[in-house]
Amino acid sequence: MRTKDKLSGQKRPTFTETARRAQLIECAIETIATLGYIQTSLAQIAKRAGISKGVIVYYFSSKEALIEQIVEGIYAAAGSFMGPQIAAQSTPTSMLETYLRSNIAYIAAHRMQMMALLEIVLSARTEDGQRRYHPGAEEPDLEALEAILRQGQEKGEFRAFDLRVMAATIRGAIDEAALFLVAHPTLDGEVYAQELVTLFGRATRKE
Amino acid sequence: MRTKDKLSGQKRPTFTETARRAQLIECAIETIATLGYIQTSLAQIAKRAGISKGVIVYYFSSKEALIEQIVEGIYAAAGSFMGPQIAAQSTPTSMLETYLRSNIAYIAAHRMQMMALLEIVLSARTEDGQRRYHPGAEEPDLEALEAILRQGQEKGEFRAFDLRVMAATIRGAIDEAALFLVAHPTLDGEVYAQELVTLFGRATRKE
Amino acid sequence: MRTKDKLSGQKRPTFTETARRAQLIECAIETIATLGYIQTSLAQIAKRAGISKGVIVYYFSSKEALIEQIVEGIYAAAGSFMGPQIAAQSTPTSMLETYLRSNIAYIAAHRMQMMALLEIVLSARTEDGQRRYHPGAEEPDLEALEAILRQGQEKGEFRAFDLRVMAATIRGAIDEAALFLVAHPTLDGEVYAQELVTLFGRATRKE
Amino acid sequence: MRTKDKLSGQKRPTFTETARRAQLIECAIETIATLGYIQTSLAQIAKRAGISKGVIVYYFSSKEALIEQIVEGIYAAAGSFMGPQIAAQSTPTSMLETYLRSNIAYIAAHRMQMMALLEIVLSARTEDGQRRYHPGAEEPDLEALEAILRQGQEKGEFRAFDLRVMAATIRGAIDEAALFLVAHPTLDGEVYAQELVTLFGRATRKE
DNA sequence: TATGAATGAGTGTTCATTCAT
DNA sequence: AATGAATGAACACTCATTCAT
Repeated sequence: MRTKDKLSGQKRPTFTETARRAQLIECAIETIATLGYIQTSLAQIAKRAGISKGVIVYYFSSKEALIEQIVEGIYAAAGSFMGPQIAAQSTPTSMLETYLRSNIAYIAAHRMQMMALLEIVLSARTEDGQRRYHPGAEEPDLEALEAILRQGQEKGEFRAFDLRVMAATIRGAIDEAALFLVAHPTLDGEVYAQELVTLFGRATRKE
Repeated sequence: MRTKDKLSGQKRPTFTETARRAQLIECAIETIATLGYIQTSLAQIAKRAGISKGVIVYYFSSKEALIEQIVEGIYAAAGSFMGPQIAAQSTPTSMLETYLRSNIAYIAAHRMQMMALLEIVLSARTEDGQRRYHPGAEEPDLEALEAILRQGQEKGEFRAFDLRVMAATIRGAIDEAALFLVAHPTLDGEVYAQELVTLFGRATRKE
Repeated sequence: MRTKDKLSGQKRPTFTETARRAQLIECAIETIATLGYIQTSLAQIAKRAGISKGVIVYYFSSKEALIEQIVEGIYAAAGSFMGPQIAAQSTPTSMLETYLRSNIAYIAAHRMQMMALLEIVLSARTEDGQRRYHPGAEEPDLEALEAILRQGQEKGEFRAFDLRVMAATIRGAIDEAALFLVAHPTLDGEVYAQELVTLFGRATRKE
Repeated sequence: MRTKDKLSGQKRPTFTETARRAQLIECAIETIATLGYIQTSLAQIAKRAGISKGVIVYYFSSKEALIEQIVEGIYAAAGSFMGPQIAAQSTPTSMLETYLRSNIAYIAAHRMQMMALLEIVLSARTEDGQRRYHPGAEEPDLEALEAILRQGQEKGEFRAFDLRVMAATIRGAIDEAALFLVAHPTLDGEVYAQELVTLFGRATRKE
């Protein structure tokens, strides 16, 4: 049932197709961020995009697939924004700092996207009621985060702490930051980031 | 539109009524925790309870009222569990420690309840798409948390930090802990709590 | 399904029973007049009477039977109010005049009852969608009305006109008067009656 | 909440849409006339039309909107049938005569429609139990009727009578005629109209 | 490529009725 | 004599999905 959409075929997408997909994904993000995951129907998305419901199904084969592509897209974008910055650091301490700063920076710059992502991740379910996305577990960057923390402990920069608890807490802090920054659109992300850097700097460092 | 349920009348509830209400609230909590807020319909709750949909409306007058009572009930129970413990402390440092420990202890002891609460708080919306419960903002204990932090700064036990960010981060940590403890039912809550106590002890203390 | 209620048994009704029945009929009339036939549920009637739904069924066996008794009661009361007055007249002209005056007088004095009656007669249906009461046809006084008109023609007081049309028009005038008097509670019924007497006096008299 | 249906958009309706709407309105009219307003559910209408309930909502957005369109449609049709005929008359006497004749003619030619209209007007209620349409008051032609009567008095053709009572009585006569003609489908409308013309001619004329 | 049309399962809610107590 | 409890069918309405054009 997955990726039955047109892209999975052999032909490469036309320009129109790419544009439509981007437009629909954007409209869907706006709708989810504004109305919430539950209230978001294909009709609402289509209305916002000014097209008929059929188009969405035509390009994404199902609502489920559309949601999936939104999530993947945001993860990919966030990863390619943060990844290089983190990789450029030489010490775990500065990597963690960069992880926090770039993460919050991305969130602050894409508050709508993040709101939608949160909505989806927290609400989306499979048919049998299981979470489709496991908050604080499945996101690709969580492993990266744990890797940074582990490295910091190994190199003696970080104190001994439970890796999973620290990683989960940092994830929780970032999720909460997203909620906070969305609720306060004028608030400066850098200030928030600096607070978290200090907070987790003290929480992790050796002495 | 609120509390139109039977209890709002003058007559005191019968034994059957009290029992049914408790049973239905429990079934609803189980259903929400298991299937998620979105998939939870009156039909699902009724099915789990082995009764007809009408009974739920008979006792709670609407799905919305049922949800409301669940939330209020959990907040009340958690508050009366945590409140006295925190109030018994003499210093902000120990109050924060107790806040974390008692919170996690309550969560660990009521994982299903907490899962349901998270589901509701994160997903429930009003008709116009606004969040019905504002995560990290409306919970009665958030003000208590900020009060503890403020007191700690005034007494010179805590360093200077942004109150809202620290409070939001602690809330995020606890929410994440709830997700974690639900996902790992055998995990000991005290271990998790100890990690958080150390983490936020370091993050808040003066030097 | 009809008259399965307690009265149909052999025992004669107790005082309590009679009182309860009267109270319930009155509450039902008020509810129907106020909320309309459609909005009137057993729950609404019970609420107004301050008792449980079960009581209504207990005394009337079904909603349908209750409605039936209301209609019969009002027809009986109106008939015993108007009948003697009409019978006391010696000429068809004065009988028609008395028919109109006593009818409007009864309506003006029992606006709530009449409103309820209109609601029921115009809205009540059997299971298969047939009108339960046929406005302008079934009411017991309609035959009396036609009799008066026929007599007036036979005696030469009334001109030649179609009996059914005239009778229907008079009925329509009275129904409309009921609507009007209910909508204008302060309006004097006698004034309205006098207008109708003049109107139908001219419409029926020989030259 | 009004006119949320598809037509309210800018696009002009397709052929299918126009046809479906007409068909659904007709089916709804038949259902209401046959089963009564109360028994008329979307399911019943859909069943008669041989389609699913969803289609009705698809074209009219709500049951309420459908009912509204039916009423407006009938008023409009009746008005454009009667209006010009009445306007073509030169004296109040002939205008009243034409009012009666054209009204009854329209009713006789559209008995089903009129039955449905009566059902709706007499039974439809708002949520708080108030009449949605006020019989004998709101209909657009009632003002026209009062205007005719007033003109007749001013010109000295009509005797002195209470305008509201006379207008209400004429309305009542016509409503009753509708009931009568529906109940007797083979009866000739012109005969009925002639009776009313004579009746109200005598009732209104000066001497 | 895109639309308009239609479906069918599911939603929360209402309500007359039944029944044990 | 009366209640509280429960049912089950019906209600208006929503929505993802399918499909012919």
